[in-house]
Formats: sequence, structure tokens, C-alpha cells
Amino acid sequence: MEENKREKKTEGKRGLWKAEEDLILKNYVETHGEGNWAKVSKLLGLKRGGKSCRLRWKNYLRPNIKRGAMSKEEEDLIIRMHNLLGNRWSLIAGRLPGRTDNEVKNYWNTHLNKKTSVLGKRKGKAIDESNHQSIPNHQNNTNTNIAIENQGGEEPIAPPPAELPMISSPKTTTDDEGSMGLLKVDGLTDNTWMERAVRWFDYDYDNNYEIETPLMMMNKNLNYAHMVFDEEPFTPCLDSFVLFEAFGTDSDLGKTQSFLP
DNA sequence: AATCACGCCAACCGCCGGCGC
DNA sequence: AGCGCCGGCGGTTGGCGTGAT
Repeated sequence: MEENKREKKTEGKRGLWKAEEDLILKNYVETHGEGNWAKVSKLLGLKRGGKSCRLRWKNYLRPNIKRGAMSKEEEDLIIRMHNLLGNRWSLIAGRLPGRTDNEVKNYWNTHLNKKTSVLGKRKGKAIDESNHQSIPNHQNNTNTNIAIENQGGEEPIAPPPAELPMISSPKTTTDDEGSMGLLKVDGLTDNTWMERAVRWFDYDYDNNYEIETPLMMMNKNLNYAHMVFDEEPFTPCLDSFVLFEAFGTDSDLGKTQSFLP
């Protein structure tokens, strides 16, 4: 019974890709472009599924794939992004040029998961609401002292400058997406929006690309947001999203908020 | 030298959402 | 609206390499 199951499961498994297969696939995709993977698989006579072809291209053959050990900076970024995003590997990988989701996932599972195991497991969720991990995480981060200190509401929260920013009213969700959200800035698709955001948030260059700031206008229960830039500010960015992490007020301290575009 | 245990990572699986018909 | 196909995603598996015994 179990044997049959295993046989069935492994039938069609082709194992590692051979250099010839790689070459065929690479040549084809470079000539005809990506997509239609099922067709590609048939056309090329590769005894592999479309998915397998797609994966091989995406994770190995695609140009600009960065191979080799992760740098300290990349590792730090993965940890911080995972802190915010949970197991959203493709999203995290998207912030690491040349790295694939599979690589990031493997790296996390083999290297970083142990390192950060003290924080507990987060299966597909950015934040484990049961133990309010977002707060301790930030307490470990020296860059977040301001937010932590201010959470009691002792500091008056200044309203944002009148002219800034053009932020869409965030959609507050009640699901368990966690305290991470994506903030879309309406009408700004290049780095202009970021400059405006940076001005608004009084961005500090030496703050390791992280910002603590009031975001009261987004939600009246929201005291602070923790923003993460994956690129140098003021360089053209790839999309019009800012990652941010939000903290609630005293009444719902630790209760996560989610703002989705 | 042989064997075992473990870590790493490429590849696969199953699920889901988007899209066209 | 329902269906099927395709692509994307995260989770899991299995094989290989390497260090320990």
C-alpha cells in the first residue's frame, strides 16, 4: 500500500536537470520568451512537466541569478522581511535582486530558522497573535526604541503635514494577515512618492532604512508604523508599495492590524 | 576504510487564484 | 455561472555531500 503510494509519487520524477536539458530550455526561452510552459515542455520533448520547466528557468537558468553564499546584508534583510511578511518567500525574494523565492526559503529553513527559532514558528503568518511577537521583535531592534518608548502614548502625536502624503485610505482587515501591510500611494508610481513619504516620515538616513513614525491618519487606533525600504531611498524603486508594520494603541496593544492595498 | 548522521538544496507536490471560453 | 487550463506560491521530499564515529 505504502509502496504503491511511493511508486506513484516518484513516477515521473526526473531528478536533477542535465546540462543538455538546461541548454535546450534556456535557448528556447531566450528565443521565444517565458510562458506557456506546458507547451514548452511538449515542444522541446523534455520529459518534464511545464511546471518543472518554469521552475528550472525561474530558479536556475534565468539571467541575473545570483548564486553563492548570502551576504550579511542579505541575511539581515531576509530576517527583517520575514519578521514583517512571514513565509511570503516570493515577496521577500523580490527584494533581494538575483535571489529566488526557493533560495530564500531554503536559506531560511536551513540557516535562519534556527537562529530565530526563539521567536517561534510562524506558519504562513507575519505575526503570531497569540504571543504578540511583533513587540518583542522590535524591542530587539535598537532602531525601534522610539516606537516602543512612545507606545504608551506619552508623546503627543503630531498630525502629518497638510500637503502630505497622497495615501489611499487603507483597507483595514480583520483577518489574521498580521501586522504587516502594503501601503499604496495613489497616483505616484516612481520615486516621487517615496521622497514625499520620506519627508512626511522624517526619514533618518542612518536608521538602517527603517522608520518609526505616527501614522494616525491611516487608522485612529494606530500609533506607529514601522517602515522598511529595501533600496536606498531616492533611487528609482520598482513598485509603488511601502512595507510597513503597525502597532495598535494601549487598548489593543499587540493586536495586529493589517492594511492591504 | 566503512558506515552513519546530518545539513543543504534542487526539485517536486498540492493548493489556489486568475483568466478565457 | 461553471469549467478547465495555466501559472504562482509555500510546503515537503529526496538525493548528494560532508563530517563524525
